[in-house]
Amino acid sequence: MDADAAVPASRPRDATRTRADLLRAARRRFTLMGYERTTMRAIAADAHVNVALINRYFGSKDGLFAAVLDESNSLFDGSDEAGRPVEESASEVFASMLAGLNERDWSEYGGEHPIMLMLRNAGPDPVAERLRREGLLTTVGRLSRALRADRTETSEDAADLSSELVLSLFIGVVILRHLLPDETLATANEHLLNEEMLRIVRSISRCDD
Amino acid sequence: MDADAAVPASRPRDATRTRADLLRAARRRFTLMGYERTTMRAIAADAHVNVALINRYFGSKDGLFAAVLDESNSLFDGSDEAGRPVEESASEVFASMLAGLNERDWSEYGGEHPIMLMLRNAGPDPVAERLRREGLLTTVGRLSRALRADRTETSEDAADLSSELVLSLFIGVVILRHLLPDETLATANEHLLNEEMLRIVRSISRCDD
Amino acid sequence: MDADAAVPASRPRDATRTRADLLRAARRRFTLMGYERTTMRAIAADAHVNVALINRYFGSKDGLFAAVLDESNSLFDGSDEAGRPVEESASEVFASMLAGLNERDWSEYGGEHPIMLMLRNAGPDPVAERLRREGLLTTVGRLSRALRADRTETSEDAADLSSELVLSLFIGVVILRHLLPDETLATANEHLLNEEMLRIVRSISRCDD
Amino acid sequence: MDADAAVPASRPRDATRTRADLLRAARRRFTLMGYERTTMRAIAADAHVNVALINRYFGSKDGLFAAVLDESNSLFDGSDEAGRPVEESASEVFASMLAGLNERDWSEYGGEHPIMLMLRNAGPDPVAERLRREGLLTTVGRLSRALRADRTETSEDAADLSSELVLSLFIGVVILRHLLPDETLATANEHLLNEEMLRIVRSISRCDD
DNA sequence: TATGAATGAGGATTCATTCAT
DNA sequence: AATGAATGAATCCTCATTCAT
Repeated sequence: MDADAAVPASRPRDATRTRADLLRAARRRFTLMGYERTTMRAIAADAHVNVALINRYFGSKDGLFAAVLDESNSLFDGSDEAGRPVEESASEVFASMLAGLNERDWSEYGGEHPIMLMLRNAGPDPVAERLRREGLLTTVGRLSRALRADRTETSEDAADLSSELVLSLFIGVVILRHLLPDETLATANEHLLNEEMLRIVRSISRCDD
Repeated sequence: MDADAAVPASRPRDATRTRADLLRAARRRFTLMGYERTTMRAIAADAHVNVALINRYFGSKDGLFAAVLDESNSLFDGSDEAGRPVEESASEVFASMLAGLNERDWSEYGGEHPIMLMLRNAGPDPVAERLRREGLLTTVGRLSRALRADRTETSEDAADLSSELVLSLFIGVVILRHLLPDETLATANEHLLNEEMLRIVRSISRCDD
Repeated sequence: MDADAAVPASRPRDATRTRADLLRAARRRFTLMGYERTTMRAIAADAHVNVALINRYFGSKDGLFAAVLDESNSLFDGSDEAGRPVEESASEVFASMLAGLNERDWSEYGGEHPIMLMLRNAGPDPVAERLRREGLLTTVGRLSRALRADRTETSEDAADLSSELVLSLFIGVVILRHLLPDETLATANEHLLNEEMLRIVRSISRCDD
Repeated sequence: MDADAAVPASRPRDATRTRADLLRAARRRFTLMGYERTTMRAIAADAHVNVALINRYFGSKDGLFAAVLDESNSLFDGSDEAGRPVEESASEVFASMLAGLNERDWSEYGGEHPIMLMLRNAGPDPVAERLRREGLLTTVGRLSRALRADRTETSEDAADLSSELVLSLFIGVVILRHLLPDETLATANEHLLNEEMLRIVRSISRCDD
């Protein structure tokens, strides 16, 4: 007699894997449906994990959300594996951001861009709020640093403004593609769109002269 | 002792005003907190109106949300009072969009830009979904029409893409200002930002040569 | 200017007719859907009458139900127009009851037998409870009197029991026809059923020898 | 001081028993008060069970009602433990039905005959409607089969009609006893009533010659 | 008399969380 | 570590009723 088959197939007692399964399921649901519309039971079901384990491992739904957010923040912060910021030129940062727009595989996020994670909700609690800000500020800082390195005469304020405008454009594009999935922006040829974006982004940051 | 505070002060029986009060309160809460986190009780309390009247006047929470969305859609559709689309040049549309960014008073929306209304939620039902799309498509169409009128050699696809990129920028700016209210983009001098935006927007739509 | 046409066609101020309209609408709804599932708004809509008038004329929903019940009780009590009981033979009462089963037109009750009015609900309040009993007791008494007049040697108890058994059969038939509208009992030839019922009813009351 | 009364006394975690407790409480309330007047809170309170567990175990109020109905249907269907119909003579079926009238203990149904469960309401949903019909049709079929086995010359239609008339009488008796608990039919000597019913039932089904 | 606006109580249901095994 | 039973708070909504015009 196989114990595994006899009982409703109790989960192997592997804390690390359970945690990871929950994170993956949560990532997808939070991105696709937002914080409030995502129920813990749905996450648990997706992960084939008992609901109570969410509280065990992450304390609460908020905690799980924060964990997901935290994890996604590290996607774009442009640091090396040790967590140290990497020196980059503006065009390298641009390229990295553009790559995130089309070339990367976001299937872990249900096919949506991870930025939707941040935008879908006002944020359940101060922790999430802080994480959200940190993620964005990291990107702004990274771009701003690159810009000032490239063009030393630029003031910090001007570089920040440019960086934030560039980031705005990216955020806006992600959102509009999400809201209007059948329109030109979402269906345009990837290569052409990349070129167009690059042109605009250079214009924004005055790197085009 | 204030008589106003002592008695529950039954509401004046004015359906029009009650409806308007509910709409105003809903507008604010939906914009600030999103659909799910907004409770009907909170809206009713804000409006000093009995909760049941929301169902009376709007059928359901969804119905109220749709009404708010519908109303906000008409803010940017660029039509005259009779609802007919107005002929505009690209720069006029730009100006109108820019005006929406800073100069207008969004206190009715809790100080947030009404576009946050659309972005906060996946949408409670198909009706809201449709309204959301319609609102965005109206703006895209309006801008696209203006661009092609200005530069007749532009293809429809190209004009649409430019329009959507411009709209993306605006959406992104609104969102980033919302998420990072203390950073440069949110605190920058209004006049300078307008000029910068205009420059970028012209570059996007290639109206700068 | 015609005042009748200008405003949303305010109802002619005819108290008697309004009352009657409400009663008719209520009769139908209560019979078809039972007390709880019938809403005052539905009755009012059917009667083209403002909801508040129900309270005005009948005090409450309970009051309206009681009025309907009271009215229907007089259908089977076998009294003359002045309300005095009529002397009948058992076979006359049988005939009258049988007539109620098929020959009469119950369109006022939505096509259902008025007895469904009594059975549909436990009764909203003591008044309705009392009315319900009175209606049934009247029929029992009428039949019992007739039986004892026909067969003087019968004891009061025996006559009552026979009467109640006869009434039971009628009630049961009405109900089963209602619950199984496609079965034999509900679709049988009216004439044959009447004969069969008469035979049984005679057997029950031992009037067959 | 009673420890039992002091603390809210969290329920023993026994799913089977909880389900059974809910069913029992529901059975009683639905029979006594009908579907609409029965609140889930009342059932839960009777069963000393948290309200939410009704949804957990039965999905909804409708689901619980259907479960109760389903269970009560099996009371009279005359099948063996494996669910196979039992061959019976008409008099055996009569006896079984008569037993249900007096001899059995219906305290589980609040002292009412379980048939009241079916009659109290139009039925919350199609499922309940179907169950109701099935229950009745089972009894009709059972009786009809027995009649035709006893008297082979009887046509199917005639047997069905007789069966439905017999069932009508039983239904009517249950109802009249319920509505007039102080009258002869409800208070008559059990033994005598049984004999009388048997005589009538034989007469209805023409098994008396 | 008639209207429709306003009210408050109550109902079913969903969900995050805690507890005992 | 994992399970699933139990809990209570919160939400939307419906309805009978009352009030002002």
